[in-house]
Amino acid sequence: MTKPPTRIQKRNRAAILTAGLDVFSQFGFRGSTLDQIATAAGLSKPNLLYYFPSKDAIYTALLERLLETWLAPLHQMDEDGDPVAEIVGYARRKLDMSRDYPRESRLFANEIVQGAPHIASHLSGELRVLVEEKAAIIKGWSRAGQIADVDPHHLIFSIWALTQHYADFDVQVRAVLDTDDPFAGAGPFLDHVMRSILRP
Amino acid sequence: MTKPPTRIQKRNRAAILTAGLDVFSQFGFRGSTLDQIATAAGLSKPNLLYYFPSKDAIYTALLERLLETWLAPLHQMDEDGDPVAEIVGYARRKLDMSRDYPRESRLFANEIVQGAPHIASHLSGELRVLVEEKAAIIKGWSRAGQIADVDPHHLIFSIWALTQHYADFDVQVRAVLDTDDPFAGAGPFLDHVMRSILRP
DNA sequence: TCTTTGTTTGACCAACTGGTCAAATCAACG
DNA sequence: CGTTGATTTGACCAGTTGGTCAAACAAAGA
Repeated sequence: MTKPPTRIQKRNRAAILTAGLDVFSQFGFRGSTLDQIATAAGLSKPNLLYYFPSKDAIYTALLERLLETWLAPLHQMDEDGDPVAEIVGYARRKLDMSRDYPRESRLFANEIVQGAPHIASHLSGELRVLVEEKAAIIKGWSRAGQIADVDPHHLIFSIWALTQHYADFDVQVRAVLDTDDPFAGAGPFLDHVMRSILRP
Repeated sequence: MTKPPTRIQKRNRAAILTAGLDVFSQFGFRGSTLDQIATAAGLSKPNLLYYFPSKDAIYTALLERLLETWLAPLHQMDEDGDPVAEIVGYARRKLDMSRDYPRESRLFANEIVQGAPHIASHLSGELRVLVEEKAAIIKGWSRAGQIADVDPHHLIFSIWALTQHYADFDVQVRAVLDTDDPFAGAGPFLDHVMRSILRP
């Protein structure tokens, strides 16, 4: 019964989401204003509210769309692959995401740091289930002696922490490093870390 | 010429800073209101502004006080100690801080994620100098063959990332872990990680 | 062309924001 | 006790906020 979106609807909805990502990832939910987002999207505020019913709606639309993208790299981890290659590969993909989608990472970080008021249910739902599944696989590899006996949950946390840090704390990293590309060094380092940890 | 603070001044200033820590660490600077802080401190808004001239003043007072505490563990790293013990010890102290001062960690995280508008100068000042100093020490240990040849800057980043993650992403960690004390597993894991990385 | 539907806007609103100020109240000291 | 200085407050203000609405404007099919 819902009509297909018109060409203009597609364009404007996309523009709003992009603008929202820009603004929300920089200032957080409460720190962002509809005017900022509207201006960034090239629309007037009432016009923006013609496409999304509220500020909250833009924000949650962004978060839910993001969650899929965010979990994709972990989904790819394959039980039947080579354990070290699978885990190192996951870490690598996650680092690539920090490089290529820093705004998404910061949006997520803002939400979580402030207690995840908008996506708490997703965390203890989809995310938890996915992590549980992959943790079991990793545990299996440990037991089979294919990798060292590390706590799989904390292993996953460590990958999140080590990779997202470069997007979320970008200012700090750059202030300290004075390189124009922190990821040049981060890649090899992350590789060394993961292989060292996993060596049986 | 400045008069010594009265008993009431001491009490109220402290209450305001505590309340500010609570509120700012949860909602960020722009997401927090003076009314929230005043209520949390048990004062009226005008009364709060009698002790601090502005919202900004409370926030920066907090941040600057925090910065010392924050860098203390790294300051302690001793060139003449045992390399592995020194680095593992630093990581340990940093993890303890995430456990004991999660609000401080989140306050800092909020500020950095949003581009560090209030402490950018401190990052490229004090912080950078301190990191440079300690990185040189670590580099020395590497060259002497006492630890593996790892990039000292990224080593320090990894310690920040791995420890602060447990404070900053607390909600997520708990949602996934379902343990009442994530730090119980985090400690041994962190120990394993650091020793593995550093083994020459 | 006309009409219908989709799109855009200016004017507006109530609630909230950081901040001010004069007046009231309190604490302490002689 | 009375006086002085520190403390607290209610009333207030101008600017900003998320959101509404009727009216104006475009698009597109009949």
